[in-house]
Amino acid sequence: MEGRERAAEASGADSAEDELSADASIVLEVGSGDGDLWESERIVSDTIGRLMVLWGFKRNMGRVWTLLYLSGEPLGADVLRERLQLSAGAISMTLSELSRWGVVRKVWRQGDRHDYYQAESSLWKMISRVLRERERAEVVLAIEAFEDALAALERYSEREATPRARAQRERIQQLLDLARMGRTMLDALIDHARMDASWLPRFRFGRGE
Amino acid sequence: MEGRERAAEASGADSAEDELSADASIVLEVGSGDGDLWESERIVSDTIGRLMVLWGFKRNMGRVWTLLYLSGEPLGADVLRERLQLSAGAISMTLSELSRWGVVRKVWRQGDRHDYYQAESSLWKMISRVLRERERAEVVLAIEAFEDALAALERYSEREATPRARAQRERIQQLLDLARMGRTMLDALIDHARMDASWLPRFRFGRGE
DNA sequence: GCATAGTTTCACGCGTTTTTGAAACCAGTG
DNA sequence: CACTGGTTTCAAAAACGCGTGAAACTATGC
Repeated sequence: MEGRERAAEASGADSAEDELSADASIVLEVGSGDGDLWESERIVSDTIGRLMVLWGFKRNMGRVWTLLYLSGEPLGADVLRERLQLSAGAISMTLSELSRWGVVRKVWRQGDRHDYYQAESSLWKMISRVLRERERAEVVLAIEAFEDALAALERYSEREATPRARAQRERIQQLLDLARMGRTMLDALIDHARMDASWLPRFRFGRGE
Repeated sequence: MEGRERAAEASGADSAEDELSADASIVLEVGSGDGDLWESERIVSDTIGRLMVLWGFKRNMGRVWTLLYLSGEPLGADVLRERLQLSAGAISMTLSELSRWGVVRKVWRQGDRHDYYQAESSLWKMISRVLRERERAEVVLAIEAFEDALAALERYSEREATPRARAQRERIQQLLDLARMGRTMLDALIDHARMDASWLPRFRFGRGE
């Protein structure tokens, strides 16, 4: 929902000469014909960008990934730079970050100086990878921490069995249970996503046994 | 994954030697004798603080909530301030933020100048509330955005039915399906949590059937 | 009412994160 | 080989979010 309107004057930085930039700066390029970022692409990349932020990633990771995903075929860094109005450096860093997460792959085409990039096309592969590497790790840490806390609490309780200690013990146990449950859920999710990307419409929760 | 090292770090997550560690003087107050924050409380509140950050909240929201939750009974702002080493302003803002999220409730005791605060004691109520207010809202927005994008794309496709448009259309549809699925999952989660906080250990995904 | 303890609000400063622009780098090419 | 077009790295700048401290405010007690 913000900044890339300042892109107006930055345009023309790349192409050969920019004699017409004086006028071009007035035109509102985003929806129009210039860098050819389609309206649909703008909407989706911004949306995903926002979701990515919610998920703790950078907005531009979402935007770049989206363009690659929507494009289907690999794109060069320059195209991305142009369409998203980002600096070459930013594109490069973003792409390498996306690569680290395994959601984007570099494509070599020999005899071509450009590098091309391609998005992981299976959404579920992507999601389960992130869940595994990030959420799960975090939850496991939390579990350990809660166990430690319980242990620490025991040391207190031994020398003084206050009601405060007793209440606290129960609460921490509650958190621990929750965290373990979360781990189980994540594992199930990850596992299912790995085996079968089409289970999704059928999921449900075990109310009846 | 960042700044809380001023207080933490040396504290040995597992085999905490607590109070008599040589560098306790440097590691300072949080664990030591002043405000009587127990080791177990420190561990848990830091952990939850970290998780909260991962979830897109502020660390101190997690820390404050944790103390209230562990305490069982309501606490005054001053106690929190002391135990967490935060300014009065920070405590106040954090508490009102937590109230906005409905996970902390202010308790009036007439004839007492202090305000007291109490944490929502049902973890699932809390979680489902956040899921409903935040995740779900976000997903719904995304769904709408994707629909808009499809519509915008149609407008393009009409005048030029390029393969780029066709490919894109399919991809957006994919995202839309995923988002709808996410909404369904969230709804199920929220619903179940509301009716019955003990379903958790029994959840599973519909492989059979 | 007035004084006072407690709470809330808010402008500011600080530390962190993100982006930029430019320099170093690299691989194909004449 | 030196050149060219492209990519990556990096330090500096800008943007951002958070907590502080002090001032404004509110509710009790005198």
